[in-house]
Amino acid sequence: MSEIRVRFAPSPTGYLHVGGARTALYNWLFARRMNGVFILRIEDTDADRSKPELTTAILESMEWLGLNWDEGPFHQSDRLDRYRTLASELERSGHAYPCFCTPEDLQAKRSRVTGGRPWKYDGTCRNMPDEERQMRLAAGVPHVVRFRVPESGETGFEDMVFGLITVENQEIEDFVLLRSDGQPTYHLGVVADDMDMRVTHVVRGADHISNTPKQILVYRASGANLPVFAHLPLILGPDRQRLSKRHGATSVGAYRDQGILPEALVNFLALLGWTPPGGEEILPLEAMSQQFDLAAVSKSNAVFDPEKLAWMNSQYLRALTMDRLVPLVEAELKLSGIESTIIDSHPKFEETVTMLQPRMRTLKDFSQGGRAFFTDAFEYAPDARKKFWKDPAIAGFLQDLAGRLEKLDSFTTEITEATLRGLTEENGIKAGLLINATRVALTGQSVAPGLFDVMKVLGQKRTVERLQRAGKYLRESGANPA
RNA sequence: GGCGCUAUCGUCUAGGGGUUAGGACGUCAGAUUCUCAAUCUGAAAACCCGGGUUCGAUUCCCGGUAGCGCUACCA
Repeated sequence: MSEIRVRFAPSPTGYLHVGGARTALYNWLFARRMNGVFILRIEDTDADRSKPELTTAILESMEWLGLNWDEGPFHQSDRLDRYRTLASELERSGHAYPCFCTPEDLQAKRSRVTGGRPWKYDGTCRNMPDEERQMRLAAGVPHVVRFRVPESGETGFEDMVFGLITVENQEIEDFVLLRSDGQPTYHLGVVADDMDMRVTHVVRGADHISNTPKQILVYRASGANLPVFAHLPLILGPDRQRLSKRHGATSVGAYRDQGILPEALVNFLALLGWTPPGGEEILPLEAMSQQFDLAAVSKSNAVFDPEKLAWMNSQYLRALTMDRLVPLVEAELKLSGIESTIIDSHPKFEETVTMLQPRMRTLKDFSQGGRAFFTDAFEYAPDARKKFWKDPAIAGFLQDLAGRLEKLDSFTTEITEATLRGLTEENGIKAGLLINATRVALTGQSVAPGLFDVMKVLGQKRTVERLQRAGKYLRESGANPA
């Protein structure tokens, strides 16, 4: 039948945040599921706050997430004539009227309203005698165009997510369609564009629910068919407040910078408000697009849980093949200013990454906890020193071990392990004591992959050097390094 | 304040007139003993409150409460 057409319409007044990203995602999923068209539109009619570079950033984030669009990006700023035309048509048909009240007038009236009484545009210009209106217009008095909202009846719609929503028309004020500078407001812009772009389903945040009746009025006044509306519950911060800068990372780019994979973020966001019929948690974009159902979207707001995102990221990280993971790790190291000085070959790099992969949660972990695998410039973490370098005899053992390892002809995990265990037996100490101490010496961390795998990856020369360096460090810093 | 919307473990959610109210993250405990940010096993943890309908409500209805949204010449 008729083609399904949806759109994502961000305004370039900020970066793409996770809420917007989920809205984009749900639009994308719905379009794919229905074999429809996904349109991208930039709502840049707020000339003061819109910035072109933010448009670029939003587009980049969309691409990074893998949310490709079929049409656009369209810019509202390119379509100003269209909005003006629509506004004057509405004026001609009596659905709108010029309003000469200045922002200052309005502000004054508003502040005069006492004690919490609701303010609604008082209709000064709505009821203006026609001659006066013509006179002012002829005199070129600056004005906005307001919509003439019916004073009785109600306006409602059947929301795909929320069900029936109705509002008394008396509750709706005569909102502005066209600003005095000729720029359209949101209400005029969306409706004109959604009509012209033949959008069949408007999928957007629940913060637009209250706006919807106004827009429906405009659709009707324009003689256009209504799209289907589907509002999405909001994403909140841990304090249940709407996500904002106060909550730290809220933009898609910030998560990319934290080493989150796009597929993990997408999967996580999708599950904030929707569950597939089978209840799967790990569900790639492809699988989602075959099961997604707007009608199954939750009605209640969701708190964004970074912990679960991190877990999900670890799941995707583990599943990555080397041909994808290696470049990502390389990029991360570069970003963190780490020159991979200790790895001289590609197979070696892969071996290292493979070893680290199962225990990393984000790409950042490779350059942080995993730092010592890529460069000699690492430090001993205080908690690791405190935990595993307590024993004053450690320094001696580390140097002893260095000596023994240095003499080995073969440096397999079996042989290095036998060497270390031999040393501990001779000295009557527990193997774990030296293993853990050695781990700190080799990686600077208390947490790392199996020690003998670490040795193997580092190689004999570097292992010995690091043991000596640690022994020296311990002697110089005294018996109690902690 | 007005209007609108929402309400199941700490969080994301499944479910739905009779269920041991299910799963996931997190938390806790145990296993592993070479660390854990790995792995395995297990545990604790929820139907906002009050009425009504009903043989029976967490589920349906009403009210309350709470939260969120809108209340701009922002979107």
